[in-house]
Amino acid sequence: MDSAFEIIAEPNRRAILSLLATAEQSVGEIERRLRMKQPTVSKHLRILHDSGLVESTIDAQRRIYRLQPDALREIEIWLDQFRRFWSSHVEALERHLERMPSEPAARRRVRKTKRRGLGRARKQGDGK
Amino acid sequence: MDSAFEIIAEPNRRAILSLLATAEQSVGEIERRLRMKQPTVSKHLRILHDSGLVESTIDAQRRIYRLQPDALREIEIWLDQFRRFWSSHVEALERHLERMPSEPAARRRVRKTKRRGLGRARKQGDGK
DNA sequence: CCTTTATATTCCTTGACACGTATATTCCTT
DNA sequence: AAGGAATATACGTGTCAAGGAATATAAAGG
Repeated sequence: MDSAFEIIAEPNRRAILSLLATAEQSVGEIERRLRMKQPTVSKHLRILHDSGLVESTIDAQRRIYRLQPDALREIEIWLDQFRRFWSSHVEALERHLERMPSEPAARRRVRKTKRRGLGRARKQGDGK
Repeated sequence: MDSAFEIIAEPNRRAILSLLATAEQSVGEIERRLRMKQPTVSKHLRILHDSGLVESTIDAQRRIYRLQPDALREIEIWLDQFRRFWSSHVEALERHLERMPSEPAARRRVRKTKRRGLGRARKQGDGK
């Protein structure tokens, strides 16, 4: 588990990162705000720390965790190759935004319709 | 496995998406270019298709897959909350330290913990 | 039809990982 | 030094995803 992609695949870890994007937090604060059990928080923080996504300082018995956002650039950079596709369809973005209340992802199961008996095979060109 | 985050956690799927960002491809082309076994390609394409990241059209016995990049906006949007950290790292941090909600500010003795991952020297002079 | 080509699917095994419970560690306070 | 608070780790367990091998489906061509 080394790439940032796998790290942020976990919803709880994304929640922690989002929370830390607001302000640095101690483990206990994260635990209370996100309603996660303490060992769970610690374990996820360990993973986030090991992969460089957060850093921590010690305040007495507390550990204060804060974002180290540079590690997320890996994602940003990877996304770059797709940006040119987005520049167009603007309304698609809005549709997408509406469908995204927050965490629970929209599950969509659109199997493509198979076209049969169309006579000749089409190359591309498409045209929805 | 519903969120785009989990989908792109898989390296082979990222490779497929990157390849499709170049040009649409048949299954066989993906198989050859990425040196993956055919069932593996098909299975990943199925997942990508079900989650709306690619779409396919039929050309005779071939299936031509192409990118459907809107689904990646979920990632892009999530990343948005971290972008300001990238532009001006230091100011953003300070801005948020002031906004620390609740919790009486304890004097914190800053002792750094070791960090792995891409390193970036940070300095912080204690809290208020 | 039968064969070939292209792709999808099924079954199986294996390994990773997330969680819960319990316990260890660390530091403060008295 | 003892007790408590905050956090980390160990261990056992269930789940789920990914890959391999074999097979199924679909279309084309002889």
